[in-house]
Amino acid sequence: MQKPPVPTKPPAPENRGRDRAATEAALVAAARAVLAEEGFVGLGINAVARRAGCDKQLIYRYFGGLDGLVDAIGNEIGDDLRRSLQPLAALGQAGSYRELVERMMLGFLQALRDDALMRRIMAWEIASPSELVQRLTRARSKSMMAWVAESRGTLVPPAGVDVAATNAVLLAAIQHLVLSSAAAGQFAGLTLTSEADWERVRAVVKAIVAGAYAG
Amino acid sequence: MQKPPVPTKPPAPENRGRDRAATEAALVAAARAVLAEEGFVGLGINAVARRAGCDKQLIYRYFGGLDGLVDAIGNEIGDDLRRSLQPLAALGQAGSYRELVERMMLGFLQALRDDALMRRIMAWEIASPSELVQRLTRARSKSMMAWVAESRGTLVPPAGVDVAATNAVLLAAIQHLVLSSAAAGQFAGLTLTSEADWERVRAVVKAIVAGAYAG
DNA sequence: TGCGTATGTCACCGACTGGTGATATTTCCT
DNA sequence: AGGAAATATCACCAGTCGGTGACATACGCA
Repeated sequence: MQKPPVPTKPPAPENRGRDRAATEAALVAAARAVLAEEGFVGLGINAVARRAGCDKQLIYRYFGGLDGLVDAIGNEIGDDLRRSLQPLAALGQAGSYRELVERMMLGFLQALRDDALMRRIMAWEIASPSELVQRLTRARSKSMMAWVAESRGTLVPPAGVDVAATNAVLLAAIQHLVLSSAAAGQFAGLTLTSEADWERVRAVVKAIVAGAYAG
Repeated sequence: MQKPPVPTKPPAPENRGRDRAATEAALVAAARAVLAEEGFVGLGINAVARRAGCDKQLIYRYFGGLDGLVDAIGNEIGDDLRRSLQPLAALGQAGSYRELVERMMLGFLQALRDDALMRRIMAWEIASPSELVQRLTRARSKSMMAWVAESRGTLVPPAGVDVAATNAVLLAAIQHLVLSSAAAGQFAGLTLTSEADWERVRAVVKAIVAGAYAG
């Protein structure tokens, strides 16, 4: 019997034919999707290749392995973050440092709530500080820093306030609450599912900011 | 040739001979060690059995699998946590609700800084909310609740303060800063390695508590 | 003593992982 | 047209994973 001429290739999801740039983009997109949906535990060569619908060999050829692919994601999320936070800063100049910080904190909270990929990366940073994820972190914090500096304008904080430590505490709280909410729906007995729950959190954040940057 | 009478068993690390209770304890200890040192990604049947120096079959026989072993850990950490936080509460009655919360927050910060296993579990909760880890979480939060209730005594918070939300924000901040410190040594540009760094964090926490529970 | 059972060990299974060499197919340039 | 290079796919490797059945050994009780 002669073998059928059709190479039995119906499961090809998209006929993205022999276009290196398109294939690279598909691989990066697949990696982002896997990371966002499965988390970093499921982010492997095989999983990404399966998702992208092409052979894993191409990951080695075009990116030199998983590391290079993650670097490519890092470049993208830098842009994403900038695009996502930009409108927050331009939303009219703040009248005081207190108002500026409040806006930034609440904006950060909302942005993070809306971005599953960013949450996965942040969880990754905490759970397994590999060299791989630290490159992602660098890309992220670079964009964050730029955003902060750009938003500050000419405003100056009140004297005698440890700005770096205060903001770190606030950002840490927000980040952790959002991550806990996404993972378990609650933290420390406080449910974090309804919008009313988040309104309570926002109120507390506002109160803390007001207390720290009063004047 | 007759087979040698010595069963070639020199790599046996400890001659814990045929004692089920001792073996179970060794398995639990091995699981805790693996979790503390490798993190939850490395917590598997094979790794634990290797570490304990016995066959993985025993994990199935005595604990019914990895789940049962994790449950056993849960029971232990409940006691540990209680033993670790107890002295904090008994350290003389607080004179005000503000003072009570301040002590609890700073005590929690220090206890978490000293407990690698607890940090791993908390990171686990955030990174992959499996049924497995949720049982650990329940054991932990149960002990925490008991500790809080026991410490409160007759003190009452000032009216008009959202106690649950405020404390959740503070605990989230502390937890996240400690986890970030252990993972990367810094957070949001704030280095978290020296004791001076932590003193800045403590000062901010105190200020926030004072602001929230003033009166 | 001998026998049942508790305890411990070994060998194997299928599935999956990251990684690599060889091969097929298309495109493009001379 | 021809032939080199780019692109894509396949087949396979060694290793690890969780899981299970069969086997060896020692203990304790009748």
